[in-house]
Amino acid sequence: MIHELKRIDRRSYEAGYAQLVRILQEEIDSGRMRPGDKLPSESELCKHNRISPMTVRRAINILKTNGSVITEQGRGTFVKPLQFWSSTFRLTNLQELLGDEKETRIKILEARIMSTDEHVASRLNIKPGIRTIFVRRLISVREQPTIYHKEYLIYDPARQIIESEMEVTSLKGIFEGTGNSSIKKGTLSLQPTVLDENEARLLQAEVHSPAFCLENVFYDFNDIPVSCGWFICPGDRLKFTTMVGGEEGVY
Amino acid sequence: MIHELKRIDRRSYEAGYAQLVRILQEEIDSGRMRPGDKLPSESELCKHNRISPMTVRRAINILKTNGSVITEQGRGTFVKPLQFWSSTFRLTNLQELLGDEKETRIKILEARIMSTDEHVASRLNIKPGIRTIFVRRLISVREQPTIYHKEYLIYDPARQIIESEMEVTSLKGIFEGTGNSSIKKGTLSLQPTVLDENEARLLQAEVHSPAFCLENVFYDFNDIPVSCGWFICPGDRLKFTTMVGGEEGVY
DNA sequence: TAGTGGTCTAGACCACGGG
DNA sequence: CCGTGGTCTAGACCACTAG
Repeated sequence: MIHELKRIDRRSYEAGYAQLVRILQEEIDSGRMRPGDKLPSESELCKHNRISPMTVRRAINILKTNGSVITEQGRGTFVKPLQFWSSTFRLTNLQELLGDEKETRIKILEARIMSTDEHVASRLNIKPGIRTIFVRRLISVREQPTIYHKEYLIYDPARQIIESEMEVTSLKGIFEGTGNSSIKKGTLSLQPTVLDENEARLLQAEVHSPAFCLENVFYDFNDIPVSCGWFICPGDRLKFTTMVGGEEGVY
Repeated sequence: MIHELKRIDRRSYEAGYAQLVRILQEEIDSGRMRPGDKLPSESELCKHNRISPMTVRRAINILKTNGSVITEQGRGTFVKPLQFWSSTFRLTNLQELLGDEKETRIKILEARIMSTDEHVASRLNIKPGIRTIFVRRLISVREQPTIYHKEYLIYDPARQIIESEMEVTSLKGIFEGTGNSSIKKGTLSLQPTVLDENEARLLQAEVHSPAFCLENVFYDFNDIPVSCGWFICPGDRLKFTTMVGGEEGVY
């Protein structure tokens, strides 16, 4: 019942809509409102809290985009059932692994011009045999080898990225598309793999032990691929975790 | 310049705020507005489109929550630089793998009461040796074994989940916390693994080939663990993909 | 027909930033 | 100081749902 619902505090420094989000989210998270339950109508929430419809709508919209409720025009707003499928894994798990940039070392193992094989060419949308810049890097955190990175860059003298790209030794450079801000977007793909002899040696891990392989392709503003690469990280050093249901705090 | 900006069409059936979101998003995606560029101010957008401030704010807020822009009070709204770290992998990649529920078969390989070992007990927050329900399932899509699932359920006669839980043979049942709607939330964890002999045989894959291991723990509304489990899926059948930058379409 | 959510107006006041 | 974004009002009209 709406009469039992906590009211917003107008003297608070917290915005009204934010308070309402919090109040309703607590009802849901605590289980006082269960999946499928109908929320008080917008007009009820207006009267209950003595706020205008726009403020209520804003709160409802936030709950909707963070996945807590669904709205059905003409029927009402309802607590959304637990959606296993809607959960997401965040790359920040990888970021946390790398931790403080000061403790991270990037060593270039190799950098040269080479012809692409079929595999790389298909990702860069070029013909096999065309020359690209190939760079291999080893990323260490606190002297511990953590990520092995292979990268292929389109060789384009006009862009003058050759020297600059090859010298990228900052995380920022690698992870934002090698420092070149002409990157529009990228695609990432995550797969499991097992370490081969070479990777295992470099990463100081067991041969054939499980690892994550994160493949990236970066595109410029014309949707032309400019680089692709693979990050290899042993499975015992990286885990992607997430929650399904419960507060996410992304307002 | 704002004068070159496309205007919203008031005769359109598309909501004004949605049109504005689309127009601005296109500016960003196309590269006409680059990371760091300042968007037209809210009042300019009001005048330009002859709409009220609230409508503009709504559009800006949407762009903000989908990660396209950042706002700085007193300064303006700016196109957000490409954030590699903010990208997320969605579990819908797994859902798509399973495809149509009609083509999916769930076979129970084993279901019995057993004592927990240390590993499981720690996840369920109980003492090792306490009895749980252990279920092993094989999920097949179009007769192709795709996912192997091990699950441990707290054995609580009062909850009467024994029979019902063990007979769960629907995807919905498994993925929403085994049909019991007293689930409040869960945690998921993704790691790479390699298939052992048993898993490889069941999944008709190579022994020691790479695979994803998705671990889940589900909790009730009192934050008490009720079940935990592991989904094993060969790496050649599942890939998590995502985009960094570019439109995400989550408004 | 009554109630619901969906969109929008035309302002208001505030807090913050930079000149 | 002015321009910026942040919040909010007190309504309005519409589309949809259900009885």
